[in-house]
Parts: sequence; structure tokens; C-alpha cells
Amino acid sequence: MNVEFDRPKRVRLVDIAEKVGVSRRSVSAVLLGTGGSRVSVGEEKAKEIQRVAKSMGYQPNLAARQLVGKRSHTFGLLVASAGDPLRSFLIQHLDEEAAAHGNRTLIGNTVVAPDRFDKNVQLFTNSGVDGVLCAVHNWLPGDRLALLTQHPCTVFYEDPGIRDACFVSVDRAGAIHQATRHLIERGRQRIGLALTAKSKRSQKDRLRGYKQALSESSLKYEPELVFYASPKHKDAYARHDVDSLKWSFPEAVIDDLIQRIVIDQSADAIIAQDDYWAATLIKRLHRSGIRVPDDISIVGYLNHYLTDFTAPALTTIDLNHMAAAKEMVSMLEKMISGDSLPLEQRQVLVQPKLIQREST
Amino acid sequence: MNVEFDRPKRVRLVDIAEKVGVSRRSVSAVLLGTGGSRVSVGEEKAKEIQRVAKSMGYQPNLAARQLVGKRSHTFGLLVASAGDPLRSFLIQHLDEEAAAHGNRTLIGNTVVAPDRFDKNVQLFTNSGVDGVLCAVHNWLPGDRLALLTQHPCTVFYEDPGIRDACFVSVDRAGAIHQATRHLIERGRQRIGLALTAKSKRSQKDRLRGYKQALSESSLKYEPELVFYASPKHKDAYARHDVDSLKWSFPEAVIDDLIQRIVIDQSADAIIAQDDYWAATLIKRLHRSGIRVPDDISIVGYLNHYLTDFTAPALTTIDLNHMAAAKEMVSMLEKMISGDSLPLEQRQVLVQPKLIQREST
DNA sequence: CTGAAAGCGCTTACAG
DNA sequence: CTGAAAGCGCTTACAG
Repeated sequence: MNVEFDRPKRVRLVDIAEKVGVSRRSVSAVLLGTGGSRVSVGEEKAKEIQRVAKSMGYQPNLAARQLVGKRSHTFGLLVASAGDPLRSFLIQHLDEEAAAHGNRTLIGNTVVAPDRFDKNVQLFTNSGVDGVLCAVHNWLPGDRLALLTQHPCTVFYEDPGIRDACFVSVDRAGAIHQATRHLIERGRQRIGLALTAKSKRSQKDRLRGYKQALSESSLKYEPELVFYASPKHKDAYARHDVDSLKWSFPEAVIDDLIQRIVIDQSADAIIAQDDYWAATLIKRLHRSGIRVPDDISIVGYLNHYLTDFTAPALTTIDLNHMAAAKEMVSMLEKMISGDSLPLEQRQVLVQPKLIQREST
Repeated sequence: MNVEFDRPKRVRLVDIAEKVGVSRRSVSAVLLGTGGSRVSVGEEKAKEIQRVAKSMGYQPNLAARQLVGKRSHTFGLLVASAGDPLRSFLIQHLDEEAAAHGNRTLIGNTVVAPDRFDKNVQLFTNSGVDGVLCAVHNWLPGDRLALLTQHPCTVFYEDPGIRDACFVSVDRAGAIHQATRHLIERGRQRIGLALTAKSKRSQKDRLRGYKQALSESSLKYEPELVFYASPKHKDAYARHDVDSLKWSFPEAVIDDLIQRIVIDQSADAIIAQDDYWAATLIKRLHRSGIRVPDDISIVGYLNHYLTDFTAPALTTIDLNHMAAAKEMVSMLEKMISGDSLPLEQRQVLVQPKLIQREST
């Protein structure tokens, strides 16, 4: 079919008011729910307004509503990138949840250039967003405090390290605790734990869950079984190539991990930093003739769809991004509509869940 | 640090006009570039306006600009879902490109419910987007014609089947042509081609490229080497589970493919439908004791980061989503600023590129 | 360059 | 319920 390239004239509130023969205010009350409880429109009239609005294809002008101080029903969504492999499910769920609550989502990529985080914050301000959801990794640049100052209604994924900030976090200690227990139940005795930096809170949490599970089973905690990526491993984290806009994953660090934990320490299980570490581990172990799970069990962390494609399929910890997204949007809605959230409701912990497949 | 939860008062155009002691019009001209060429502000004054605007943290109110008919600098981006595994790179690149041209991106998920496509089109209308980028798979529901009618400035990824519509497409015939030639050069003689439906244009294109490469090398085209997913294979396509919001990939169809093409027809190579088919193929072949690439070569289609995690790493065709995204945004910008695009510029073909890894 | 005014499409407060 | 008016922050056309 052929399509005409004319910009269609939009129907306005006043157009349908004139057509029905009522005031704009009545139309506004019926269609947009404005005016509080003061306005009472007869049921007959209300129905007619609805009917005419529908037949004329009325769509309220959001810019106009926004200008008079109504909610924009727009959320800013800060992400590393729309295709962020570690958080693409989270991003998707956040967007779904926002939409389910009647909001639009303005997506802001931050990973392409160091100043993009702050630029997007400005943009969100211009755009008059009601609130911001921040799913950017803490290890990426960006002024979180400025974000919070400009947009008090902001909910983070993971603790941004700002006092009283609202955030949702996965129970990392609980996650590793589950994984460790699972491995112990499967008869593993020398369980390795792969971490990045020693000083990071997230990594300390994981270590805590690990130690606790060991002690509950009266197993000795051996520091030699904990692997830390050394500073020379620049590829310890997922990285984003700015030119191709593609993500890449650790490689060399994995061989080091195999040498130090699997070979030197005779580990019979590894809890990996994430599913990508785990997938690479499986590949490299396979090349060295070490069998998974016969010789060694591997547990991932995330539950990306990648886990179905490793051979064997990866047992992993599902970080429950759907629950996290629901919590984040729910918190944000509360902050926007009500007053500020009481302190004890500003930090929500989401429970992860172990998914057993074939690698353990 | 503690954060105050007050909504900050935004600086307006008039505020900085008063501060500097000039008219709003001058400020508008200097800061927003309005008023055409009529307005001439002295260089001194202009600099002072810039300085004061910066010091006061002025941010133009986009809703107000939009209301008086200026561009909203907002694009609608229709996607299956933000985490769409087949197009997440495309989505990311589209967003990047839009931002690079100074636009905001309103993301619209469509896969959660059948009416979401059309709902999002309405939403885009309300939001006053300048144009729409549609990256939704053609096999998903949604009224493309209504989209095009409401938003004449729309660019599709892949031909939506509407006359004169603007779209960017990958050269599918060229892609399969490259893959086939590559396999022939590597000494393969019985090259299988895995397709979905016989009647789909996209699949016919692939077949064309396949046949052409064969005939160029004087190889006989054998229809038995072409696999079509039968209607019973409901899992031939990537599917999105509405409850978990997660995607899943074909499984059973792959075993059928192995039986019919690899075993019955003794294929020594397979060009898969996409990287997911290819990854699953590699896994299943491995279980059957068929070695890749010793016994059979496998080529994927997409170049997802998944390809690095298969064992062996997957040779695949990079669909060049970055180039596609650049083209799409460039077309859209032209449509928005100028008049309608001449017919011959409405359909752009992007060239894919074979990436050799280990599976061939 | 300036000021004063009108208008974009809505909501709200006001007087009936 | 109504109409007439003011205002949100901007741009534009108008008269100087």
C-alpha cells in the first residue's frame, strides 16, 4: 500500500468538548481524571465523551500536561548499554515494569564515553522525567551524587555507596551460600571461589556467604581456594569496545584461575564470578582434558541464556532480575507519588535462586 | 552523604534574561538557536548569556519547546524486548546513534502482549516523537501500516512489506553466498542450509545466495540438502516466555535437522538459521560423537557474543548491525528535517561479513 | 537589538 | 455542571 507523508492534525481536548457540547473541564475530568473529586459528570455525558474521544482518536498531548505540572509519566533508565550482557534481562524487566505502571522509558546509554552518564542525567532533567532507574555498574564512571541531587526520585540497582540512597540489591552472600551448600551436598570438598578485587563490598559479601556455608558443614576455610584477579588482569570485567560497541569477556584471567585453583590447589569445584567466567572456564578446562562435572563442578552467577549453550549446560545462580525490577519500579512509584521513603524501606534485598543444570 | 528530597526549582529562560538584562528572545537565540537569522546578538552579550546560563544551570524545558511546535528530538524505538537476543546489538547501536545525533530514545517493548505494538504506537503519538525506529521482527504481531500512517517518519529494520516504506535490510543472499563460498573453499562438498519457512522472503533470499555460490563453483544444487522447519516445530524461532520474560531457543528442531541433513544426507557442512541454531547444533552433534569441524563445519548467522563460548568457537556471518543502525538513523534524520525521501533512497542494503573462528 | 502580546494544549481556581 | 480567565515555558510575529 502507498502511504501519504502528511503529518496528521492531532485532535485536541477542545475539539471533542465542542463536538459533545460540554466544557473542556468536563472532558478533562472524564478522559484524564483531572479536577479532583469536585467534578461530577453525568453518566450519559461521560459515556458520550468517551465515545466521541474514541471515534475522533483523541490522544492527550503529554507535553502540555507536563507543562502545567502534571507527571510526565516518564522514567529515565540509565544503563551501561542497551545490550549490556550482564544486565540485559534487568533492563528488559525494568522497562516492562515501568510500562505496566503506565510509564514511558527514556533509555540512556552511558558506556560509550565517560561523560555520558552525566550528560544523560542532564537530559533527564530537561525531559522532566518523574524519576530515574539506574542500572549502571558501579565500576563505570558517572556522578551518582549529582544524579541523586537532580533527581531525588532515583532507585539504583546495587548500593551506590551514598547514604540514604534507595537501591535494590541481590543477596550476594546468600547467593554464594546457596552455591556452596549445593556443591557440598554433591560431595565436593575443595570448593574454589573466583572473585575480582579483594576490597570491593560485593566481593566481600560473596566471601562471607562462602565462609558461612563452609563452617555450617564443618569444612575448613582455606584462603588458597579463593582466587582474586590481580591488577594485571585488565580483562577481569566484561568490557565494552567503544568502536565496535561490542562487549568482550575475560580470557587470560581464566587460565590463571585454572592454574592457581584447579591445578595448584586441586579444587573439585569452582564458583565463578559470573556466567561468562564460568562459560570460559568450561571451554578452557575442556581443552586441558579436565572434565566437567566429573573432575570438577562449575557454578555460574547470573543465569543468562548463555547457560543453555555451554557443554555441559551451566548450573548457576539466578539473580532474579525480574523481582529486582519489580521492587525498583515499585519503590520509585512510591517515591514519586508519596513523600520520601522511610529509611528502612530504602534498601531492598532480593533473594537469588540456584538453578541446577549439568555442570555440577 | 545525605540527600534532600526537594524537587529543585528549574531555571527558566526568563530568569537568565532578567539576570543579564536582555530580552528573552536574545537568550533564546543564543542558547537555543531560534528566531532564524533575524536575530543578531553582540558577541559580548552572547558570551555573557552563555556564562550566566551555565552558572545558573539553565536547562531548556523540552515540553515547552515541543508544545510550540519545535522538534521533540525524541525517537520512538520499537523492539521485541530490550533483551531481544537476536537484535540486542542493533538496539544498542540504534540508541547510540540516536544519541549521537542529539536525540532521546523512548523504548517500546512489544513482545509481552499482542496489543503492545499498537499501544506503543499510540504512546509515541502522545509523546510527540519526531520519528520511529522499528526493530521488531516481522513475525511478531503489530499493525505496521497504522504505525506508518501515524508516524510517516518511520524506518524499519527489514522490509515490512509495505510499499514505499523506508527500511534497512541486510543482504541475506550475499550473506549466505559468502558462507557457502567460504565452505567450498575449505573443501566442503555437501553443504546443508537450514531454513525456517519455505514461503518467507528472507528465506528465499538466503536460498538464492546459496544456489548462486554453488553454481559459481559448478556444484550441483541438491534440494535434499536444504532443511525447512516443518510447521510442527513450534520452536523454530526464538521465543519469549511472557511470564519469566525470558527468551528460549529451538531444541527439537535441531535434532530433526541433524537426522535429515547430517545423517540421511551426509552433509559435511551446515549453514544455520542463526547463531542459536548453530550453538545448539554444535552441542547436539557433540553428543552424537560427530566432531566439529573435523566431520562437519558449522556456520552461524548474526555474530552474537555467544559465538565465543561455543566449543569450538563459531564461524558466523556478522550482520553488521552497527552499519544498519547508522543507516536507519541517518535515513530518519533526513525524513524528519527534509521532505520525504526519494523512492530510490528508501531501501538500503547493508553488507554482512563472514567472521571465521574455529567451527569451519 | 527592544518590549508587549499571542499562542501551543492542557489544568486549575474563580464566579456563577 | 458552565464559561471565561490565568498560567506552565517557550517561540514567533509585530511594532518600535
